[in-house]
Amino acid sequence: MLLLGFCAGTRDVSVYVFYRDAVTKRSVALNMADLAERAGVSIATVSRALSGAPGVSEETRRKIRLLADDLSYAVSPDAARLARGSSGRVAVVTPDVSHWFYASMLDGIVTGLRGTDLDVLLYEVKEERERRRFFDELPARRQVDALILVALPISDDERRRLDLMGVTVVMAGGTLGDHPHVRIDDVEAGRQATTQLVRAGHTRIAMINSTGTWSLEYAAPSARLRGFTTVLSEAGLDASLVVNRHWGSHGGVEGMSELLSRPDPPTGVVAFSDEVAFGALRTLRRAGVAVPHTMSVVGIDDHHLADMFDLTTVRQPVTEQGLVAGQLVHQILQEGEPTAAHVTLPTQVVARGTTAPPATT
Amino acid sequence: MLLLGFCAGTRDVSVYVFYRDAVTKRSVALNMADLAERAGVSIATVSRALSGAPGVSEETRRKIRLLADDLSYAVSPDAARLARGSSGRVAVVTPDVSHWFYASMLDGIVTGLRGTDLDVLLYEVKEERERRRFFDELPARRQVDALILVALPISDDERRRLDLMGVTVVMAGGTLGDHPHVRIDDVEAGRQATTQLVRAGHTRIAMINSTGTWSLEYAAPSARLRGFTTVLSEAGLDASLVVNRHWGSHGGVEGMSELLSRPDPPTGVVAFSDEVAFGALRTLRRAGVAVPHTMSVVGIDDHHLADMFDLTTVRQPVTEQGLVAGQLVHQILQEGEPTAAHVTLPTQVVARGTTAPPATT
DNA sequence: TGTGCTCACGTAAGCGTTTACGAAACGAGA
DNA sequence: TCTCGTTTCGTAAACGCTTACGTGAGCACA
Repeated sequence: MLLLGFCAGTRDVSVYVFYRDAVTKRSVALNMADLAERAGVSIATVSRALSGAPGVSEETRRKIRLLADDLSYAVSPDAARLARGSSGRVAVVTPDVSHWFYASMLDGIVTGLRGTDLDVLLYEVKEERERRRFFDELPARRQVDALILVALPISDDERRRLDLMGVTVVMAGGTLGDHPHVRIDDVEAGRQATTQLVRAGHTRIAMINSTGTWSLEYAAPSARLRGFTTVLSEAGLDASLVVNRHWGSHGGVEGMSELLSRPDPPTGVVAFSDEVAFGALRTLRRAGVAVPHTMSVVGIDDHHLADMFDLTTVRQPVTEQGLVAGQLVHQILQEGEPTAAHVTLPTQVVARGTTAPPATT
Repeated sequence: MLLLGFCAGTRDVSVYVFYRDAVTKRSVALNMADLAERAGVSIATVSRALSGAPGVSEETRRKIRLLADDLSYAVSPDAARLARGSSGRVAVVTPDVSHWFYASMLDGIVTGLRGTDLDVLLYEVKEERERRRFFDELPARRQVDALILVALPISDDERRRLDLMGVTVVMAGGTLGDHPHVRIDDVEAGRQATTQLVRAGHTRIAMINSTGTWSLEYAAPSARLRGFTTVLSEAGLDASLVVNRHWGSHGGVEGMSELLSRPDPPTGVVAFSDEVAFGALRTLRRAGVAVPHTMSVVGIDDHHLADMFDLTTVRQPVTEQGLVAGQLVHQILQEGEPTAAHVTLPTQVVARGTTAPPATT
């Protein structure tokens, strides 16, 4: 073996050697065979020793582990997975990583998976088109043991494809057929938010909602609306004052503008989300409408920054939902059986400064 | 081969068959050999046809591709990578996925990597301890071609380890030795923010900063402070009114409280970040201090919700930094040479409603 | 008709593990 | 002393690809 050249590229440190009349590239990275040779045992023993499998004496195991540490050797995940047949990876699919809600979910998922031997592969599918492409290429993604869908509504066709693939699927922040899921009760969240205003004595209550503003229908808007409607009906109040806008803060800006332009504006508003509420508050501030004196606002989420707006809201545990979803995946993969766990986490009112009894005119 | 049983578990669809007097588990998933057999060609030809390698006639290639589509076959990434020696994955390491800044970075990175054949593995290292553990286990993570550090300050020792590993490292939102990076000029950002107040005529200007509030020192706070100090010195103004608090909104709440409790409070405040500014604004609102009449506030970031606070700020392109980082990684991995690209993206003032000339008392 | 070149494809040797099975060593019970 | 069960370890066959090299067909040219 004649050393020909040394090349420290970006990928790997490699050495070129003469081998059978030809220059062949060999990785210099330590492999199990090297370790076995140095330890004076067979590859199989090394594998067993490092993986914790039985059939190795404690002494041998310790020796091998020590040696591996010394040489800072680590088994190649790719090879191990190829041989074992499972990838040890879970894909997280989300519509928008940068958004508070999805980011918090992701945070929870990653936290829930930390400490397990599962790695997280992240996929973002922002538009309808991307989502379709993702599911088209799903077979090509043959590299995950499980899939966590983060509040991603999918078509029936896509659902069928998932079912066929035989990969564990968990939905976080929604439901998906019989698949395990973690979510909140959106009807209840809508009820809690609306009740907050009814209890305070408001009689003209509106909602800024977000139905029909997505390409595929999310379940949350209609569910929260149902909670809103129910509570108002029970109280004998008018439940027809609903405007629909985009679910971001600008939707709130517009929605509140529209409400203010009505001949008989409400004294209290339930926003689909905290961000919508933020936008509503901005409109109110600019219009010089006193909050909560002239107009009360209540959101849903308990956004990271809700406190900065002094916003009364209904808290939903977002990070926790992700956390549970992560743990669920781990558990299902561990048990090896398709557990059908359906988890619903509680929501709860967080009273701050944007709600009060209506002004007695 | 006698079919013994059929088991559709969570992992894979498997079939148990008699094989050499023993029950062996075999995956039913289509592999390249099956495809080759059906196509009437060799495995090698299939591999070449699907990977786009030369040496296959167009007709054969088309035929094989069609067949693969029909059977919805996809090459096993693990096997391909094992054989090829590169993983096709890049790890993104970030301190906190749920935070707006990191989430936006991540969004950009994922977007920048979309369409390439690179997948994103996500790692979150929240605490000092976790970071250390991550770098300890790095060799075990022998499964990525590149590493993107998202504004993560690391120790010299960890830096050396990275250098030794021979993996491509890109820093997004900061610098890291000679490694390629994408960032903004934080000194300039600090200058721009401060200049905004000086130009408006303020003479008592404070800063709510965040030095010394991290376990490892980030570069941004001191750089922005330098910008602040420089501008004030140039204008002949006092640059000593600086309080340091945590970099979140609560830091702003506290920082502004402290400033207001001073005997001679400033008329304008530069916040380390928009979130700090949000907190400051809440304190001002609660204290009944008129903004911008009595107190002007300027942030740095142009946070997603800055508009909702009507906050004047210095915009930094966060998503774009991530985007460039992603593209950079792709490019470096493509070229195969350790490009040392250093990208600095521009910042710019976004004037909104929280700044104005000081009230003429 | 022979020579040499190109193109398309097959052969087979890896890549670095896991794991079923066999073998050796050892102690215990008869 | 012989048999038998355990424990510990080695052997070798997968896992599903990529790719260097070999081979034969087809073609142009002398």
